[in-house]
Amino acid sequence: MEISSHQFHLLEQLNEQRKQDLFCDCSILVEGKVFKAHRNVLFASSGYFKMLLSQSSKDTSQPTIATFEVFSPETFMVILDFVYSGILPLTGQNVIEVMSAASYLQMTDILNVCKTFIKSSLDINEKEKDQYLSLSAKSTNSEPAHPTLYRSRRKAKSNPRRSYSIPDEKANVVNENSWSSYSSYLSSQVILQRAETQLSKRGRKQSSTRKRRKHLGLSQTRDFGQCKSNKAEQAGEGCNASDSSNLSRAREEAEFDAENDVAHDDYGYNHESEVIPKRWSVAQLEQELSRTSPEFMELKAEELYTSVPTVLGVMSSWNEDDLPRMRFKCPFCTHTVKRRADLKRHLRCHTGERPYPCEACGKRFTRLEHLRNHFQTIHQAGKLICRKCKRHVTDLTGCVVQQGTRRYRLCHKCLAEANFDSNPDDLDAEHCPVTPTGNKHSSWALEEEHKSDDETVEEEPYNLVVRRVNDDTPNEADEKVKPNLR
DNA sequence: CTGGGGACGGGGCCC
DNA sequence: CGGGCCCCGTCCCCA
Repeated sequence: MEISSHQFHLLEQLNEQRKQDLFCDCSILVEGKVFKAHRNVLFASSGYFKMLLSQSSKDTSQPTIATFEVFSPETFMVILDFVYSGILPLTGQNVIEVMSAASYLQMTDILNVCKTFIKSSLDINEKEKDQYLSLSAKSTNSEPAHPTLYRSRRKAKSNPRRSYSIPDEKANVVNENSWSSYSSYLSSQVILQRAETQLSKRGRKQSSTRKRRKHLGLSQTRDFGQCKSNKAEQAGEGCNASDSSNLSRAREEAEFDAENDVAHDDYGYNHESEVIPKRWSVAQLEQELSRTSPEFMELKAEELYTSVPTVLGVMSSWNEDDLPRMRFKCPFCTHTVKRRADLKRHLRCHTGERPYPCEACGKRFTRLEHLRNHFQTIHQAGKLICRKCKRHVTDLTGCVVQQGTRRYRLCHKCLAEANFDSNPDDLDAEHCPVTPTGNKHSSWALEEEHKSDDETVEEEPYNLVVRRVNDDTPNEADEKVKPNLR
């Protein structure tokens, strides 16, 4: 015979004991504030405490003292309250910090709830985004960069507190919090970005999509405690297949649905505890994609950077001297980095921000070096290799061929053989092939008209104009160059 | 179907 | 802290 209320009463009693400082054998010092608790309870609730207490368990007569400087007392209070009550009072204000602390303390239940909490605002956020986009589309002339709705959303301070109880309560709730709404917004933006890629390639290779889906679903049940153990995991899957996989999987599902037009229920899919309230049809996606601007993405990314709490740093590993090593943890996944700047860089893979557009083709990059590499190889024929025979060519043995905005090298032999009567194999479809007598120039290449009037151009390369797009006013180049978000 | 190669993205780390 | 370099993994195209 099982008395169902026993566990509840037991926990209640322990909580009472904690409040009255009865039998508390562990003190936790968080930024100067002392919390009393029971070793047993902490041991059972947190992987971190399990490790800590098991190491110091030899001497149980002495009270254990743990000190934390990586999260605030308020955050630890939330976590400790949860440990002793099963109720997690999450708000949009504290969810990131709680998630970060829970990650540090290796409390996967809390982590999952935090993730669900963030995701749960996707629904309302999609609606807000729709509203925003429709408004911004109307107001682009007067106010292109600071949409009224978004500003007003930022001002919204009234965040209804909501308690999360594990595991009964599902996260089908929303709140008005700016950050969580925003992070969900970003998620939806990434959906759109990736879906754009998918839509453009629709009909090509479904198997590739499925392969990628498989890849993205690799580590659904990944243990946070093990996230530092494998470098390959960190490097290779830190972004895609880590804890952000719950978010990214939602995105991938949206893509997949868009691509395959899968029949569904009212939600995106039926995965356990995965609630994607809105399903994007292909038409919807295409419509929304046509209104998604990189400037908007960057605005959102900038918003994220300023909104993310400063308490991202966690001591998540130990060095040889058994001293805690400070690392910065991504709020979206398990990835940790040594430097704040690296975290900022890493965050771009979550926000979708691509501040470096290629002036030639409009393709955008997350890093300047990537843009530079792209420009050099694609538009400057930087590789001294004949595109056809793959042999090394020099200025004497070959020449540069321009094809639309693309440049590459051909040796004299291959150039003669090609004769440019047939289309070279890897040209962009939208660009007309260049003929020896032709003089095709993209709008981008017009600046260079004085340099050449043939398909073989002088060695003088195009100059890469680096322009980081992060200002609020859309610049002229961006008006001309169609953004190419991937 | 498969392997090779190009393009790209992302992490680590040095300057 | 930003820039840059190196390295590796993934995706995609093509033979």
